[in-house]
Amino acid sequence: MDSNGVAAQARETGTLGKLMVLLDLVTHADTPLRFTDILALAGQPRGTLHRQLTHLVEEGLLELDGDGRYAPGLRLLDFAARSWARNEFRLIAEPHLRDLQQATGETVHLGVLRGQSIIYLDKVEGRQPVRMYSQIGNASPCYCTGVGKAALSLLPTESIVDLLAGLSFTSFTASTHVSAETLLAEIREIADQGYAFDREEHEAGIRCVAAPVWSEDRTFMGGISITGPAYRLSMELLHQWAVPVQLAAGRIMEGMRVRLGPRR
Amino acid sequence: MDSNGVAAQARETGTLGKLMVLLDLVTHADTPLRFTDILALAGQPRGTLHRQLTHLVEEGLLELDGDGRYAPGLRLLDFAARSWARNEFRLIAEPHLRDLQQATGETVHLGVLRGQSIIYLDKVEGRQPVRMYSQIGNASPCYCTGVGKAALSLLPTESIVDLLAGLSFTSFTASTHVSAETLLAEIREIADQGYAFDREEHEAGIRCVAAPVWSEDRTFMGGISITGPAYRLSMELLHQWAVPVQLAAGRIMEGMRVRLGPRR
DNA sequence: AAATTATGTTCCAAATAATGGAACATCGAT
DNA sequence: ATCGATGTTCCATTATTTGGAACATAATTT
Repeated sequence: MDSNGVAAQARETGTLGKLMVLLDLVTHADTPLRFTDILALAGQPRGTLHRQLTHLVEEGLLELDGDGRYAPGLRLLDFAARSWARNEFRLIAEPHLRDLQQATGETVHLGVLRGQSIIYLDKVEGRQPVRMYSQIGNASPCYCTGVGKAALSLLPTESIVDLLAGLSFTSFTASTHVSAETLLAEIREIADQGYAFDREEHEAGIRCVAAPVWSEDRTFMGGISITGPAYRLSMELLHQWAVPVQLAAGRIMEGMRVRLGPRR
Repeated sequence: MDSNGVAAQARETGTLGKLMVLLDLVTHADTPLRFTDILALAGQPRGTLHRQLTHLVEEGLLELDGDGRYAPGLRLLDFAARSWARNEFRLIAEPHLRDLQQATGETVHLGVLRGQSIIYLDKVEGRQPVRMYSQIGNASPCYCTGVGKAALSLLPTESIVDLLAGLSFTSFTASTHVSAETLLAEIREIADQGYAFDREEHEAGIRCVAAPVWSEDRTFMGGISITGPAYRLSMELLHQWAVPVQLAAGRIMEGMRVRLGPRR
């Protein structure tokens, strides 16, 4: 999120907001953090920070090991397991993801837009369904993923501009969009044609084709994608798959309508 | 947790504690909750509750759909994905779980004790690794699972007594322990022999054999288990598997020692 | 071994945020 | 249109958080 390496200095308001910044710090770290590490990152008085961390530990959101290092708490897993298991959007989409996987033999993703990120809600792989949490739950940038661009294409132009204004572009590969202008142009195109590509923009050698999916109440705006290695997925093949991806997306939305009733 | 269906009435202290009670309420519900539902469950003034829910939504811990129903927020998935991916205990255990799965052909679990529950950190299944989050992250009772009883056997008797005093026994099957006395007796036995069984105590037709695993700093006290259907896993077979389960447990603990250094 | 520094914990008056009752909106169904 | 149910806002009171400094403990150097 921040391009500078220093303190997030989040202007978060409210008790909860401040605590969530800390939780973010610790869960984003590659390794458990010592008190002093967090002190430097959070830029808060020692006393305050200490009490905040104590509260987070008491609630099981963080854990403190025998060496005084803070790590994410396992209670988070319990919360997440429940959220995931009962998520209506995911439950409805799942069979259609499987169908799409069967039809193409490649990996299929379901993701939704949250803030400036795409959070992956589900993943169906070929041979062996990949390890849990391997991708599910992960947040990826919206500007360099097929699902992300498909999701953005659902927003009114003004909202897209606002959203893009607030993010910093990281150049993951040579193809990654690095300016709001070119990205916006592509998103307009995507909105017209109804599908998006990822031309090795997030990871070299990985391509995808995606179609937007949304719920009528706009709670979920995201997409589904077929992803695979560039050597196997030519751009020509991806163009062919645009239709089945869009069809699957349509079936998911139809499923939502039926499941949630016609009232909304 | 509560046997009565009514308001948890948690005597939680501090701003965060109160909010976590709400988060628990919503994530434990089978379906998204309306404001009024939560009002009844939480037993708080309307104004207070409304503001609290708003804060949780602002932070992405809850989500409010177009019908005014509150559901768990997807930000929880992101937190959990990180916690899981980087959990040292799990990373070290994983290869040994795979070995054990290969050797027996049955499902292998890794779980740790958190409060009165076992939280499953990993699961390795035979043919097809099971769907994500299917079990991982789930909290199960400690008194009727192999991993749970194995974990309890690591505690000093006094701590076990305290812990058992605070829980209410649900009789999941005819074999479920329903009193602290018989359970305590079995746990003593488990402590002596170094392995535990689940004799269809949590789910009819499902048995397991488990061995305790812990980290030296006592941050993780849990176990690994081999689980399967009773018709395939005779008690005789489970007795035979006690040795490989204990060996795998030993290797995991050795791995922890090497990884985390000899200093502790 | 003593001194020094780095690190972690506790305390409490002042600043800030949460509380909760009641008034105010909004929506659905008669 | 009216009524009841549901959801939202307001603000003086109350409770919590804040942050500086003193205190405690462990690690390192002299």
